[in-house]
Amino acid sequence: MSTSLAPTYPVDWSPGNVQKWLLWTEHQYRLPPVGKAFQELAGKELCAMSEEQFRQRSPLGGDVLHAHLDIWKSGFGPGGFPLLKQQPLGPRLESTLNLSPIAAASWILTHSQPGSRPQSFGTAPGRSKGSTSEESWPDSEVDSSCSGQPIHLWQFLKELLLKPHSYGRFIRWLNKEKGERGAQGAGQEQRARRKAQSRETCHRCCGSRDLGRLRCKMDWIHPSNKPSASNCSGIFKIEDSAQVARLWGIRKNRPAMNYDKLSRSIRQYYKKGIIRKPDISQRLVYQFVHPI
DNA sequence: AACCAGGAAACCT
DNA sequence: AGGTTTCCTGGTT
Repeated sequence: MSTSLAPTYPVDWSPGNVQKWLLWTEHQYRLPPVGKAFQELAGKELCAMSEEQFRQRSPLGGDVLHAHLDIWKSGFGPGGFPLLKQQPLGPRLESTLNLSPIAAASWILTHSQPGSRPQSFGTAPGRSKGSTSEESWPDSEVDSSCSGQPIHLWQFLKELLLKPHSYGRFIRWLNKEKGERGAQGAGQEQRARRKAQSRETCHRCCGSRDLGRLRCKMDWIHPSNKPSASNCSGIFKIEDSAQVARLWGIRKNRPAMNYDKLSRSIRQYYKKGIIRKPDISQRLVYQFVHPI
């Protein structure tokens, strides 16, 4: 009886699974050993930890571990890719770590079994179709990872924007298209919008929260603030350029990535009509030309 | 000092 | 060949 299919979600990991994941990630990224810093933690506790808590336990590698756990959390669940089903986060682990997700998961569960190198996704160890219970890997995972398309930077940015809870400190919408705001923000945004309106500021161009000096100098510049949100939607701001670059570097396995290079890649999108600078250019603020 | 713009070439898949 | 990555020069905030 195959007792060893990997729990799909990190939440389901046992303390043993967690330790093995830590060892593996440490090894892959040559992180300083965390030692016993995460001992006895089950996946559930691990998933509940903030990046700060990761850093407290592992000052040198905690942020990377947290970022990777997030990839696992977001990419390995069935139907867990709200935006880009073709290119979810999870399988990217495969290219980043030179392993298929199945192999990775299988490693976690069976890393005492070094001979089981993954040959292909279909035949990877641990994927016995009609086996045990809820623990089998969704087909969509396998398919998408097989498609093997490298993720594009603009997709990556949208993925981060999609998860304000995790990445809102690094990158956030200033003005997302109406009708498709994130789950968390609708009420908050409306409140802020009313506030902005009461101040007669352009909430469309300047965002709805916290804008301080960014707040609209454009009321009088912008074409009479007509509700032509077309050139005001899809605007986002990179709040922490170094962190966004770091995450992008992790994803692409480019340790030398920095914001200088990332922003050059963003600028390549200008010509292609994927991203541009908003009408009123602001530092670290960009705009998707075709916000979804 | 950090960000921005864009040319040029290398790199990777 | 497309999509970056890397490096660079020069300009702006």
